[in-house]
Amino acid sequence: MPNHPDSGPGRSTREDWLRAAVDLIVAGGVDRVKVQVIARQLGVSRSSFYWFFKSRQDLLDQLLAHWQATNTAAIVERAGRKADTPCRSVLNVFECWVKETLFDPHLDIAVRDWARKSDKARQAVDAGDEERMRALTAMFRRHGYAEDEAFIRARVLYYMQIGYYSLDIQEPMETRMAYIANYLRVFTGFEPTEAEIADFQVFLRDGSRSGAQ
Amino acid sequence: MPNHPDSGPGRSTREDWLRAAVDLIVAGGVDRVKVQVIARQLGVSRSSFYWFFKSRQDLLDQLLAHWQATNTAAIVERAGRKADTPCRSVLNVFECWVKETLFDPHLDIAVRDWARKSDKARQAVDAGDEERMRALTAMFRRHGYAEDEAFIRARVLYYMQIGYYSLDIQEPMETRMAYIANYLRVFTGFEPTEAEIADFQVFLRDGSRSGAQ
DNA sequence: GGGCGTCTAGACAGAAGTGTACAGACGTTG
DNA sequence: CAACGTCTGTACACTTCTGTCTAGACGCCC
Repeated sequence: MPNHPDSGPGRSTREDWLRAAVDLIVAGGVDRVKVQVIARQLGVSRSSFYWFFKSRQDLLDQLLAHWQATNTAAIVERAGRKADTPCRSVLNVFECWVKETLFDPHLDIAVRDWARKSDKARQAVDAGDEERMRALTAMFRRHGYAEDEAFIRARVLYYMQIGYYSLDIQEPMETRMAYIANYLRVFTGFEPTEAEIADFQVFLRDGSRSGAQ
Repeated sequence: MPNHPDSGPGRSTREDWLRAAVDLIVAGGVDRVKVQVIARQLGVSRSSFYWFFKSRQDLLDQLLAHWQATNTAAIVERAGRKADTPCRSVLNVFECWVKETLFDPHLDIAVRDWARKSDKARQAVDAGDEERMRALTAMFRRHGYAEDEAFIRARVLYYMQIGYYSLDIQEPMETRMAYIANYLRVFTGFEPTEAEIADFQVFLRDGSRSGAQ
């Protein structure tokens, strides 16, 4: 029954179309996700598209589903980890910000932008933000911050990062690392220890062979 | 020589086209700024457009110029004001965030998004961000923060706000006000006084009859 | 090797967008 | 009132995109 020569020449898969769609929405926004353009890129006729997808709208729906299934989970998982100090908790979350395999910032920004013009995307993004904020607020609460303060610290941490991506900063990892103690002080209100920072640097070297940005 | 019946029925001005273009880029991004669509909105023929603008690209260039001329100035001005405490300085900048006549967040986000697909816009946005960050860093420096810490506090303050707009939060002003002491504590590291907050509330009531969001 | 399910190319119809050419309406000015 | 500058509508040529239909190529399984 299955017939998967995957990607022979002049042959495409549903995943090829989806992957190309992700690339396009990242590069230029949802309005540039066009069947004709992807077909050219894949070196395949437009009509093949309609074998895998009902319509362009169908492709967009599945693109949104793909984002929902991947990007929020990483943040919630890291925020939920046990940690003995606020700084260590924040550093756990930082793992998402420095490793693009855990969290794809470009896709996140692109979907977020899409939400400004589509109700369907708007709903998905709102739900994702709420889930992320709940996890981050709970994280600060576990360290004893008052409800209001935990909420604002979660917000500053999360919004600051979305702002960072939104501004599309191009900064080498060494520069970002140099600021890490300052970030921790502002985000937690506590002074990070050298051991905490050293542990994070070990994660960077060993665990993340892909965090390019 | 001048012949300005301004906007008679079936008559348009260069400003009409520009204003409509701003509305469109805000509502749906640069790809939805289309001559044909604006013409329909203005109730006028497409060909009139080419009287005022050389081409669609010309309109986009002038849109960018409009943004450059308006949005950055407000932040730089508030950041440069004299203030005797860090909290008061931050509150000065807050004025931009709560008064959309000073700073149009929707346009800012739209242009920022445009920069992801256009080199011309990218350059303009980078220059604007740099100017804003310079002003905010200098503001913290004047209150005695070390160079590194001033830079990071400026960044957290600015990026957090861009993130806030990027997330397109819909929050009534009362809710935002309720958090203001917490924001000040995180942004400055100092406890705000009641007098400082009270003064800001006076500004909100008296000076800002237009800050709707 | 015939049939079936999978995928593709090509042709067609049609919508929406850009830019140009040209004739003319309309008010102002000489 | 005639001429001119300012702005508009109609018409045309061209491009890019969507979606549908149809014939058929290709591998696989009985």
